[in-house]
Amino acid sequence: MKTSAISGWKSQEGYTITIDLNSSKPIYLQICDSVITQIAMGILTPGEKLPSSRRLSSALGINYHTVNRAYSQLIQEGYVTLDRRKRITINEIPEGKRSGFDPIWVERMKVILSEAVSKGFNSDMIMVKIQSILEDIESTKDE
Amino acid sequence: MKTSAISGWKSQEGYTITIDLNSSKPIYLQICDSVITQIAMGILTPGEKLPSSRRLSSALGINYHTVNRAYSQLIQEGYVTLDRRKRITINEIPEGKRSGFDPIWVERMKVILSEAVSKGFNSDMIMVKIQSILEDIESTKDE
Amino acid sequence: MKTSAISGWKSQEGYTITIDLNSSKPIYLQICDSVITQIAMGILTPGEKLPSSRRLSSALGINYHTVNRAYSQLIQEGYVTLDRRKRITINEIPEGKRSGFDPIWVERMKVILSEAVSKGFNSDMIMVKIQSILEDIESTKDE
Amino acid sequence: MKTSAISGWKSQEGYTITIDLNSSKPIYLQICDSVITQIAMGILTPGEKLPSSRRLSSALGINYHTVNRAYSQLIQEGYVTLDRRKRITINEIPEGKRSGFDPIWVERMKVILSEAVSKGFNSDMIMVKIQSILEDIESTKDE
DNA sequence: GTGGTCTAGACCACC
DNA sequence: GTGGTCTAGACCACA
Repeated sequence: MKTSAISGWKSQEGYTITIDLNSSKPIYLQICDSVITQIAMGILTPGEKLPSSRRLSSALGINYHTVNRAYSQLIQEGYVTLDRRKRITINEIPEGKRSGFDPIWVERMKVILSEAVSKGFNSDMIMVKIQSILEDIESTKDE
Repeated sequence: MKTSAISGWKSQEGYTITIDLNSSKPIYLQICDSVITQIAMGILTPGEKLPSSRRLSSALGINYHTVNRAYSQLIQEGYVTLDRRKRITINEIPEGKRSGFDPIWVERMKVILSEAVSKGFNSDMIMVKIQSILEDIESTKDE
Repeated sequence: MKTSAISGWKSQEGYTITIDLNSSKPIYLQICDSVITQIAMGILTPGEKLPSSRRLSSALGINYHTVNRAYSQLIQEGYVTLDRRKRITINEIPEGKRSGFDPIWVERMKVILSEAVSKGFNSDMIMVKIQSILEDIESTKDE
Repeated sequence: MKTSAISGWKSQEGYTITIDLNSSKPIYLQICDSVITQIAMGILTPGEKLPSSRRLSSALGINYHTVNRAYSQLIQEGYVTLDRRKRITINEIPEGKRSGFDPIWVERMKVILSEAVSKGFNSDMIMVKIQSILEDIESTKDE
């Protein structure tokens, strides 16, 4: 909490990748989540490039392989693609043509919602909170 | 691929604890989540008892210590308490008197919401889905 | 915290023995500490009798042997004696004729003081707090 | 009676972790208390690193998991943090901005004070003794 | 190399 | 019988 070991990278284009060395969440996952969140928020837009593994790793002061692992995961989940010149490019958002929500996603959502419910928050309070988080995400997008 | 190695325990009172040995999620966390979800759903009600570590572990075919760890975590997070007579008891739900949502919870929610957004689901679709999950959780409660 | 499983016994003479079934502290120790504290506070005075094991155990809703164990400990530590009629009697306070503080006591005190110090309380704050706790203990005594 | 089975670890930086295998106090708690005490004494200073679980365990001749448990507890209580690069680091002392003393701490203090009172030590003697223990703790700090 | 998880078997304190 | 502690050895995820 105190001297939170946070390390960051800021791009010219405006996006940002920060990690917290003290978090229990694996660094490679922090990078993934950071990218995904900013795609959702429209800060990272389709066609935009991410820094190379080496550049990002040295900027963050972490191992080259760790960044690579994050990128592999993002590629594998379809958020980005690796072009011929080895540059990571943000993909188009698939426009909700999916058949539906991923059951694994639903299960995770159910767990996190349950935590709130079992701590005494009612549905309305939760929905309002989620609405505000979603607005927070979407707000940047409209600009 | 694999015949999902699911193991379960069903109580007389109606609740259920199931785990999937093939899941990448740690077993002790699966137990925690299972309990928390059922507290949220009102299947596990305050005052109700959980089976002893040894009994549950043998029923699930897992190690005694693994159950113990799950229970310790639940105790530590305040969902249950350990009676000196040695029965784990579900706590009262604190009735939303909390000052607000835990920032860590909010951050996790933001990440999972972002995943949906960046896969092309818009806010409305997401809200509708969450509403239905919440109703699923709450529905059992009202009975 | 909620329905804190507290059980108690109140004597005609004014002293009180309460235990918390949810505490991680063993019941027999809770009884010992309760008695010792009240001796210190002068609520339990030399010559006074404690209830029989059976009576206290049934009043507290706990096992007979548990009370017995607490009493044995108190006897062994010299706080009380068992008279011919098997009644437990509070001993005289030895009037500080001890050679000094028990090293084990000092070590325990050092640990608990260290906890406060390492949480950012300075010596003065701690001394003031201890003074007030001591006054709380002694206040009843003077009456 | 027994040749007290004491085992220790001495760091280059000057701190020390010793345990007594014959003590009734759990080993993992001895480690915790040892660290907390030395934080309070200023021997362990914020930013300093503790040895890895494996290294300390082999130095102390105890099991790896036992050290691990001690460390987990220290992390959970906020005395240290675990860096993603996997080194346990001493936290900043929160500078007494706490709202007050933890009621559990107060209760423990009351019990230990009562023991002294009921053994015939008066308030002044106790305060003087505590003062000296506190000075013992703080003395190392000022250097 | 680190810590995290799981299994397994042992002993003890408590009730 | 219960949970708490300790030991021991295995595998995995992470960096």
